[in-house]
Amino acid sequence: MGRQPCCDKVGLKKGPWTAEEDKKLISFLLTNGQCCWRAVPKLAGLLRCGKSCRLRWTNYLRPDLKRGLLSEYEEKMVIDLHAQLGNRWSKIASHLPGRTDNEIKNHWNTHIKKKLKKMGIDPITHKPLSNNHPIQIQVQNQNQPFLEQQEQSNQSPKNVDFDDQNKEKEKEKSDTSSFDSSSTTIATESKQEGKEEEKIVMMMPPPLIDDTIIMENEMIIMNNNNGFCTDEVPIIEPHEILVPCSENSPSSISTSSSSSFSSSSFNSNNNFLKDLQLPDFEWSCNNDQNGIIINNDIDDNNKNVTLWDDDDFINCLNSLINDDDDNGDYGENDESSKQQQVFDNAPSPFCQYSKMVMDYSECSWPYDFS
DNA sequence: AAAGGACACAACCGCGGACTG
DNA sequence: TCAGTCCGCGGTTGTGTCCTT
Repeated sequence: MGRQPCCDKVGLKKGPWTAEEDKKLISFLLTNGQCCWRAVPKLAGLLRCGKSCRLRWTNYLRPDLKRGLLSEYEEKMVIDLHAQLGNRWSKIASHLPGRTDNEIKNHWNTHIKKKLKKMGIDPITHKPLSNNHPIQIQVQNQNQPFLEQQEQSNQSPKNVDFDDQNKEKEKEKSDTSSFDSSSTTIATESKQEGKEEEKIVMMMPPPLIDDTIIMENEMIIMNNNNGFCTDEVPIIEPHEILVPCSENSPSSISTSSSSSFSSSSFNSNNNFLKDLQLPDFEWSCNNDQNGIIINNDIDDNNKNVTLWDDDDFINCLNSLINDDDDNGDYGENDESSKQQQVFDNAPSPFCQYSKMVMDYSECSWPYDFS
């Protein structure tokens, strides 16, 4: 049978989306939720086809998307998953919260593929291209792929024994042919004279316990000076983000032995933050909310950290939707409450996204409101 | 400083599966 | 069972930006 075009293409706009179009789409979807994509552009007042709207939303505008380059850990996951699933990008993406299939596909084609080839690995078969290639490839647990490891351990990957990994990591420094018992290690030798030896180590994230503040009831604040960037921060599952919600402030925190922070420094409210040289913010700690928003967006280059709470997110949406010439001052209470109504009255699909913002610490909105 | 190439990523295209009447 | 419709997926293209010469 003949296939109907997804939309009447006459008069429809193509190409890059404008900020105005984004606002219309976001506003519509946040107010009405996701319904029939074919009807979305007409209802939202967009000269786009429904498919284009869906792609724009799922790949770029969704508030639960994680932006930025994939971390080494995510890359490792992608490689592992690709070895098992092939080019099923959506399946792969389903294992990486906040990442889209399109993003992973692009990253694979532009980064990982080349990296693997450079290391003498066939990106399709995941096997060495040649036995004579000067690159040493050592892949642990060939018969126990990543997914199986996850299932067997029934644990988040970050829960593996990192002490062992660190030992192995140290071992690697002296012997690149060593076999890491808990991570995938791919070491390459320099292929070009005069170039610094290239060594790529793909491994599980480093121990959380070091340089990490563990608050009461397991809330974790990552300190960004322990050798891995924000994008490498292990995924924190929603159930792991638990904060004691006393009236005004977090009651107390316990710190790891290696942490330079004390509970008292945190208890003095923003002193703790000043110690970190972070922008001022207040901890959102409201028992009326369904959960605490822990939305850390740490710009690795600028060392900026933003923590979103409900109002932040709502105000940002408000700025996005209602104020074309936003100057970053989006703190008016009446506008905030208006937007809160949008949240409160929103149908379930939107509530879903609201929840997702709470769920993932790496979430970031694709707009810069500064 | 300018031109051209390389790169990265957003967006599009078209196919196929799922669903519905 | 089948035609019609919608949505999701994977491959591909277009375009802006960065880098090199």
